[in-house]
Amino acid sequence: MSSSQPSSSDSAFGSNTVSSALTPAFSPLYQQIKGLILQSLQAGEWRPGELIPSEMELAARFKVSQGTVRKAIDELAAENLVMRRQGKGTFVATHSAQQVQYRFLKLHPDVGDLEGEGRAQRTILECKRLRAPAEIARLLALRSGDTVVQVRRVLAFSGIPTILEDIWLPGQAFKGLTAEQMASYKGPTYAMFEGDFGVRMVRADEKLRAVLPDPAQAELLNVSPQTPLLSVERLAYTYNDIPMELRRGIYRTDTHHYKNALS
Amino acid sequence: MSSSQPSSSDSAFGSNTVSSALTPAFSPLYQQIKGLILQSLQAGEWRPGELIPSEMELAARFKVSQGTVRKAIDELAAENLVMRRQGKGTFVATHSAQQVQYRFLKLHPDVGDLEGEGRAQRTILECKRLRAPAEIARLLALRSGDTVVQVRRVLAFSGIPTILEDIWLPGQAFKGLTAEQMASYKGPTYAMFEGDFGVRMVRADEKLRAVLPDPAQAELLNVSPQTPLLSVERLAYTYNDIPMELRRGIYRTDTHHYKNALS
DNA sequence: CAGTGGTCTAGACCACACT
DNA sequence: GTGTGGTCTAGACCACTGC
Repeated sequence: MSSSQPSSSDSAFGSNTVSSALTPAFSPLYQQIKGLILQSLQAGEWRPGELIPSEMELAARFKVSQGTVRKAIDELAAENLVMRRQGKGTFVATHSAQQVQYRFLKLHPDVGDLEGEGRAQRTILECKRLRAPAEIARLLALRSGDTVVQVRRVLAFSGIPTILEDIWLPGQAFKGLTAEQMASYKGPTYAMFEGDFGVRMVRADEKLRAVLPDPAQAELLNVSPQTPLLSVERLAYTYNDIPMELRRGIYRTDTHHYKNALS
Repeated sequence: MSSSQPSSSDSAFGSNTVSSALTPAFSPLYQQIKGLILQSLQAGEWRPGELIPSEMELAARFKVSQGTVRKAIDELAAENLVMRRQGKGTFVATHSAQQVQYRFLKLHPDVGDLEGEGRAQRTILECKRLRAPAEIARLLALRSGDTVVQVRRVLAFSGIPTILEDIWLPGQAFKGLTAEQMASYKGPTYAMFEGDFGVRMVRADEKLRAVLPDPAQAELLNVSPQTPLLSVERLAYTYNDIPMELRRGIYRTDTHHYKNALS
């Protein structure tokens, strides 16, 4: 990398240097490095929870300075894709890690600080394969007609059924998923997805609404049909913004609330 | 700062160098710099929208290298406290800025990309001073009995009343706030708070629930009392985590939804 | 043109974890 | 002690803005 400056690269990167006039498409070196690391994460070169090479090693591999690798990793860490630990190294982020378990679950009990009671009790009501309905297929970026796995379950806190949700997953990536597996896995469902299917959810979008349950939903949650519930539609993505899970849940909010930090 | 390393400082910082054994309380230089910049922001040395001194100037003022100032500002920018613009400088963040207007409003129309229709129409129903009820006082960290300003208003989109909310503000910081002012200000309410009262909201916490409106609320929103609504309690903070506004709103979610990005 | 933030490098030392 | 990430510095050049 000689004593180089941003624009040009003399190592084996996708050249965006003398790009055609139409695409300025210049990205700084550290962004290119970030992209390369991202590719390795995506390709499974290092699995969730594993140690990735040290900054020095990566700097040598990519023929850039340690500072440049550092800045790339800084961004990956900010996006929760990796986790740094001083003195030990940098690890691929995982939903199994104690500190970020249930990172996507924003429902908190009104009283009682942490989710005591040993977490939620899961009841799997259904787990089946079917051809994706048009809307599900669209959201998951599948061809209509592709098969999906649908799971319906209830989550209870302290014995009180609180969340009823349907989960849709692309059939191809989740071959062999069973109700048994969904029910018996210890720890977050997303951790099971990582361990058993190599699928890591890195971010998600949620749409919230207030709704009334239909009679079936009301019964499953043991509430009257006049009880307002929080409807949460979540679309979760793996690396590279590929949608890999759709959830539609309804939450009881009489003893819990959805907590959000704006900044 | 000579050719110094993290722990010690030879300029005018709060010494945490040889701190008493009980408080390790060591913070890196760039964090100290960040704190000093924060103090200036808080003290109003530079007002929202204004240009702050260049990195070189700040480096000279604090007797550290530009890189250290840069890292401090990096964090402030990540927290949306300042905004950098290449070639121009670093500006104090403001809710007036086009790009971040209504940053805290997560309610989006189901159809239609941007908030077209020229934004919300505001109707101020009430604007009065009163002694803070116990719970309001507690949330705003006031002494019970302190006066607060309470504003009740309706926000309509495309003529449809969609949000009904109460806003509580510490009376001391918002002396002279009138209904007229709340109604006629062009742009975000938070921008008005900055311009007219020098109060800048930097972050907020929200608690969401699904609720049914009471008869009065139903009428104001022009919905039946059986319509489930999204209840949003927001506590907004200025610099240094000082709570400065409490909002309790109920949102119609039949044509809009609350959008949240998890990462 | 000068001034600003943005990128990149190289080298030094610190704090932490493991052995 | 060795190796890791974390902090700090100094100097160079790039990209953008406005005079």
